Amino acid sequence: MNDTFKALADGTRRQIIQLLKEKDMTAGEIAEHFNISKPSISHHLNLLKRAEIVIDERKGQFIYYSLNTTVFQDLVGWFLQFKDGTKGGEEK
Amino acid sequence: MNDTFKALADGTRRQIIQLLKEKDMTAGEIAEHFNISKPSISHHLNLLKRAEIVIDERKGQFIYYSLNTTVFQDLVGWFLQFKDGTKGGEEK
DNA sequence: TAGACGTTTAGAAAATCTTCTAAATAAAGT
DNA sequence: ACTTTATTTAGAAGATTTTCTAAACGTCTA
Repeated sequence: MNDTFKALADGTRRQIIQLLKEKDMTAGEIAEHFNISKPSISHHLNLLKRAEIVIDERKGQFIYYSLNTTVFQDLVGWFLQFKDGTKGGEEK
Repeated sequence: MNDTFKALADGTRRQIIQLLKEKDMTAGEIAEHFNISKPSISHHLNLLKRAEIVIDERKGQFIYYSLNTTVFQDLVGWFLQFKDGTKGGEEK
């Protein structure tokens, strides 16, 4: 869970996620959308991978990245625990 | 949004949120739950405040902190945008 | 108004994160 | 085998974050 939140804490990484929502992309294709060196993008992708937010698959020369949305389910669950908390004692 | 994700990226802050889910607490009361100095806790509370995740209200000598769950609504919305994305072209 | 208590502000040290350049790895084509 | 293209790994510089101690602020009570 900590890796997940850490991964989401960076704007570039969130933008990457948005890109991958549209379609799977290669590392280079992703990098083209940013003003950042390829190694930096590679590093961000690595963090997203460790957080299991993205999955990578090599296809010959290219490595394709895609979103693993199941993690978001857990996240939504985490946030939903705060819904309507009646502050401990549960009234009456 | 960035402040929000940044605020959630720290384990101590997430624990504070969990505490406040149970009941409103003073800064000192919160600090008792951690092995961290009060100024550090104060700093974390400040970040949570700027992210509008918590609200503070002075009551005489004490300052009470409480959760503002409306922000979590937005967060859930953010995550839900990834639900079942048919990858751009929409099937067919 | 002096003292005590709860909390924050200031400023600095230490840890972590982001980014870079240079070099390595991997697959494909010639 | 060598070259080209796609991407990652290594190592370091710079920026941001976390934490600390010391000092200040705000409120209450004697």
